[in-house]
Amino acid sequence: MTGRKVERLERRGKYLLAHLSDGQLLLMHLGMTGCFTVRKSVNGEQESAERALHEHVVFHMRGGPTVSYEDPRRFGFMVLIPPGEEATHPLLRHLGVEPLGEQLDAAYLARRALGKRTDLKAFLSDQRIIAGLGNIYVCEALYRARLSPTRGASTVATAKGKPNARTEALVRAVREVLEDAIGAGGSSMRDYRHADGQLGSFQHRFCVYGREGKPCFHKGCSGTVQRIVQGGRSTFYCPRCQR
DNA sequence: AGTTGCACCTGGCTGC
DNA sequence: TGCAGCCAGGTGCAAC
Repeated sequence: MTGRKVERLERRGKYLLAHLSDGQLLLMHLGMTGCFTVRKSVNGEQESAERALHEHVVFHMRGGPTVSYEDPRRFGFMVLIPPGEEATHPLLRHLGVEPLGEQLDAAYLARRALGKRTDLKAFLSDQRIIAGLGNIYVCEALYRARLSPTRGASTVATAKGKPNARTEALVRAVREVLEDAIGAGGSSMRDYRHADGQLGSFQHRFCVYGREGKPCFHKGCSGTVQRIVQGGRSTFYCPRCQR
């Protein structure tokens, strides 16, 4: 990548994309614990040669700044995609719609849910349907929509694949939870930070995630948040008001 | 074709 | 204090 210029940065689902001046595309994923930190070098000052324990990649930018990538668990990855292969690349080809874009609406979701035999939790977590929802936000969205994670995915559509009341509620909930989370700077469980090191604060506003045994927040609901395991991942929900 | 379970890693917390 | 066991923002792939 030496000598190339980053012409454009974008995000698709959970992928970060850096378009390089030679037409290559640097595709990056943070996995669970990946973190980028941007450091402006003070004029003329030598940057420290110290390497953080889990610092795996450092981009030295022209003019001094560095962009370093740390990732304790190393679930994250970077791939250089040759010019023109973006659309057909296996990691990008099947990505679903952006949750905050216009393509996500009740009609789309109902169409994709038609005939699905998986549960709603797995359906929403599937990046081929909606690109960008992780375990936390799926749990939180289902709570807001008052839908059970164990309900069949196909029940958010009519028998003909048209939207019903649940579809509408779900689309609204997905959008709202992401907008609220972004507004709060994201969720910092332990590793997540902004590129300038700042922490997010949405973890303090979880309604169900990590609240096993605690009372449901919904007005008039006397339920207790439960933790179950679906597809090997924790799901938190209120069995009383999420149906 | 669609699902499920496991593999990939390290670190932090809990309970004995 | 030490250590085993469990858990964690995700994805890909092999096996059904």
